[in-house]
Amino acid sequence: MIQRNTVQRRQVLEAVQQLYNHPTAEDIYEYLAERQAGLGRATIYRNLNVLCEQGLVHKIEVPDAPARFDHTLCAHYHLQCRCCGSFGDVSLPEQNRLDRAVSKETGYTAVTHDIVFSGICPECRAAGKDRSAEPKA
Amino acid sequence: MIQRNTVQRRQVLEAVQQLYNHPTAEDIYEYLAERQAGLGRATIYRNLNVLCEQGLVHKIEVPDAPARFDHTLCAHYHLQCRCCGSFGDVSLPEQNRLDRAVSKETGYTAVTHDIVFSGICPECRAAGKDRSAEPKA
DNA sequence: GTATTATTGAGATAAATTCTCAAAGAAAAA
DNA sequence: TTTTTCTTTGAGAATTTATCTCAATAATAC
Repeated sequence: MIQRNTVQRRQVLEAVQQLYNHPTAEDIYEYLAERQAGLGRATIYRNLNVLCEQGLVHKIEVPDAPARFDHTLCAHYHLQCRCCGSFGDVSLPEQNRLDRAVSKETGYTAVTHDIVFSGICPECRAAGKDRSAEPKA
Repeated sequence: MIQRNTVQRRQVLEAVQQLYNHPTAEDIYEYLAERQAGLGRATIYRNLNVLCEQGLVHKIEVPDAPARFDHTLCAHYHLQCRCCGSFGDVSLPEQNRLDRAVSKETGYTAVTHDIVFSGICPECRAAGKDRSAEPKA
């Protein structure tokens, strides 16, 4: 399975780089649809997977939401507001240390992990939108 | 929305406690189906959500796989083998420290997170099943 | 150029979960 | 304890996200 350098693949990679705000596959679909290039959804998903394997793109699994994709830079975590859904980066250089600690404790090798922190952003906090602070039942 | 104490809700909670190995909703469905109690899937999903809100059950979001549910004990992380899929606990008491660090860095409040580490278990390693070590393309 | 074979795209399919809504049944009120 | 209220149930439809199918297309190698 030798990879080919197709127009579509380049367009998907370019879209992830342009849409720097962690686009979903659907975001990319719409972005490319607006620009003449009418890529099919299957093509977008397929190429995102290929680009992930190549290490050019990083897939972020978000709880209860579609996966997002990140232009690969240095390792970092992500943070999402439980109220408004805003999504961003967190710099907290713990990745290697945690992976090593888990490997040492369990005997597993090639350990990796991602984290999507969940919290209430300052804006929602100020606006009193924080429903997680309300009594549950 | 006052919660009612139904037979079904108790059965779902009991199933999560009995199936201590991080069951999926489907595991619970089958477990209860085998025991006379023919709960509908909708009922199981609904009750798992309620029990999570009540803090009696913890939902574990697993990348590229159905969610698993954990009888709530003290906070801990999870670890999955990329080869055989085996799934288990990891004790690494970092939760509070990381949440506080993210809160301090970003101004977000009520920060929480989960981690599902991914690695190769010693058995798969020994059996040479580690496909992630092979060249990619 | 021609042959080989990865890639595309439209739509079908799959997997996980939620929604719909009439019937059933807790809990509260009378 | 009867009635009223309103949450919950369950079967199946619907939704969402993502993958698969397969004939047509197009990169690459020869």
